[in-house]
Amino acid sequence: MNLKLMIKKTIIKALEELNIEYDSKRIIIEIPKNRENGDFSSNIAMQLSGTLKKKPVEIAERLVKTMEKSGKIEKCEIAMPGFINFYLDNEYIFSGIKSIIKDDSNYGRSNMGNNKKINIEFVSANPTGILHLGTARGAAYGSNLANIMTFAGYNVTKEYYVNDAGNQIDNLGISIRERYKGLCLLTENMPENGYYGNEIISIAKIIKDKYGNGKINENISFFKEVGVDYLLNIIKEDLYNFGVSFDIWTSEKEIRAKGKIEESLDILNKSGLIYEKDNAKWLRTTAYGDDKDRVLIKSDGSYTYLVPDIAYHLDKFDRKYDELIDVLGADHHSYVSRLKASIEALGYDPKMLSVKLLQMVRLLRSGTIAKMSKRAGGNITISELVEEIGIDAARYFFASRSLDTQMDFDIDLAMSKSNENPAFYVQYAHARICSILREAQAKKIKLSLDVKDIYSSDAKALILKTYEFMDVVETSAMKKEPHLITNYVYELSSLFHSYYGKEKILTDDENVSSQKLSLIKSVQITIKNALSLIGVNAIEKM
RNA sequence: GCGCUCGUAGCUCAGCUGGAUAGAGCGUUUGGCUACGAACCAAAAGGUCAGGGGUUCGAAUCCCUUCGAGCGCACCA
Repeated sequence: MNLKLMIKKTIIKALEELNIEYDSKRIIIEIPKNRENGDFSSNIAMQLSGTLKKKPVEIAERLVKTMEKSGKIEKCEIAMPGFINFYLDNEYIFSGIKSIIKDDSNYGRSNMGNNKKINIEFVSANPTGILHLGTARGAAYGSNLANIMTFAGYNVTKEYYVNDAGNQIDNLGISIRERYKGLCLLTENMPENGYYGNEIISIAKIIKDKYGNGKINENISFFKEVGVDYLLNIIKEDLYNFGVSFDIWTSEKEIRAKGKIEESLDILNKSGLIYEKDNAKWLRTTAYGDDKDRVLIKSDGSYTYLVPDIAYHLDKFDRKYDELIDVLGADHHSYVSRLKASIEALGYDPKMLSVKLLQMVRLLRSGTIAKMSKRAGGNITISELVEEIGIDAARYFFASRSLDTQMDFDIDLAMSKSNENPAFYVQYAHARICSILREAQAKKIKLSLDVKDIYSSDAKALILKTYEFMDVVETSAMKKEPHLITNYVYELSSLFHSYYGKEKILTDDENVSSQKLSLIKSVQITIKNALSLIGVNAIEKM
C-alpha cells in the first residue's frame, strides 16, 4: 500500500486540471513530525509560488478545492505558510494490514532495481592476517547493501578480491619462513615490513609439526601457498560467523593467468595514453581528472599495483555488470580518482563504478586510542568481537552508523553494556509480539483481517509506520545507505512498545483482540524482514 | 603546503534529494509490574547544529570563508 504515491497522484491530477506546469520529481510527500499536521503533507504550493508568482496559500487553496474526494482522503487542511496537510480515512488506512500479512516474508520487496546486474566488491582484505574491527565495518556494510539491493529488485553479486600475488604476499611468505626458522632454532630475520601477528607463528608451527626441519631450504613460494591457504580459510570462517557470505572469490593470480593484464595494457597502449619517462611507463590519468599521471611499469620492468587492479576491473566489466560498487577504507580515497581515470582510459563510463569509502574505526581501550595495524597485531579480531558481544549486537552496531562517521569503538563499553545495544530493543519488540501471538494461539483467538474496531491514534501511527517500509528499502538501496533500515526499524519498534504500553491486545472482547492481533502481526513481519536485511536475527524468545 | 572526509545534547549517534517546535540511546531526575514479557512505558532536564558571511518564503542540510579533527599526498600494496 503506497500512500505517498496515492497522494502524489491526487496532487498531479489537480495540477493538470488547473493547467499548472510541474516537475513531478519536485512533488514531495512528507510525513510530518508532528501528527497534528496530518498523516502526510506536501510543500508543492510553496514550490510553485516562485514560478506562478502567487502566494503559496492561494495556490494551496486552489489545489485543495480542485482535488477530488475519493474516500481515501478524509480531509485536507492548509497550514501557513502554504503546506497542504492530508488526513486519511481510517478504514482505508487499516485496510492495508491484510496485504502485509499476505505478503509475509516478501513484504517490503520492490522491483525498483529492474533486475539490473550489480557487482559489490567488499572486504577484499589481503590474506596476510586475521580480519579485525575495521574490516568488520566493511563486511557489514557490503553484506547489508547486497541484501537491501536484492530486496529492492537488483540482481546482486557479492565478490571478494583475493590479492594472492604481489609484494605483500612475498612478505607474508618471508615472514612465515623466518618464524619457521626460529622454531627450528635458527636465526630469525624478520623483514621490516613483515607480518608480526600471532597467526603467522601459528602457521610456522603447523609447518614445523608436519615437516620438522625438512623445509628449511624450501622455496619461498611454498610458504606463501601454505600461508594464503591457511589465512583465507580463517577469513572465510570469521566472515561466516559474522553472517557474511560471498558469491565469488576472485584471485589475482587467476586474473594474471587469464592474460587480463596484457589485455588491458593493450587497450591502454592503443588509446595512446601510455608514455615513457625516466625508464618507466606512465598512464596519462590526468587526461581524466587525476592529480598526476601514474606509473604502470616501473623502471625495473615490474608492474605497480595499479596494473593488476585495472586488469581486475576490466575483468568485472567483461562479466557484463550494469554497475560496479567497490567498498574501500577511507585511507584509499586518493586511489579513487586514478581508478576512475583508468576505467575511462579503458573505454568505460566511470559512472558505472561507484566507490563507497568507509571512514576509519578507532578502537578505544580503557579510554585510550589503540592504533589499528595489521602488522603490529594486538587488534581486536572479528571472531573476538562476535564471541564477546554476539553477532546480533555487533551487526546492529555497524549497520546503524552511516559510512561517513569516523566512529570510535569503545571496546570496554561494548563489552560491559552490550545489553544496551539497540539491537535488543528491536529484538525485544519482536519477541514480545511473538509471545502475544503464542498466547493468542493457546487461547484459540484467531487473527481477523476485517479491521475496523481498533482505530486509535497510536494504532494508526503504528500501521502507517509499517507502510513506510518499502519506501525505506528503496531509498536505502538508491542512496546505498543501509543505516536507514536500522533507523526505521528502531522507530517502528518504539511505536510498538508505546502502543503495547497503552493498549492491551488480548482482552475479553475477542473481536477486538483478533483485530489487534492482525495489527501486531503485520508489525512483527515488518520487523523481521527489516532485521533480515541487516543480518540480525528476529528471535521469538529472549 | 595540496587533496578527500567530517564537526549536531555531558558521551555515542540519527536528522529522509532545503520544510512546521533539531531527535534517539546512554548518563542525570521523577513516576509506572495482582499485567499479553519492566531487556519496557510515561515524563523532566540538557543545544549559539564549531565560528562568520551568502543563496530564499524557509538552512543542521546548498555555496564561500575561518578554526578544529581524521585520512591520504611513492617507480609500496
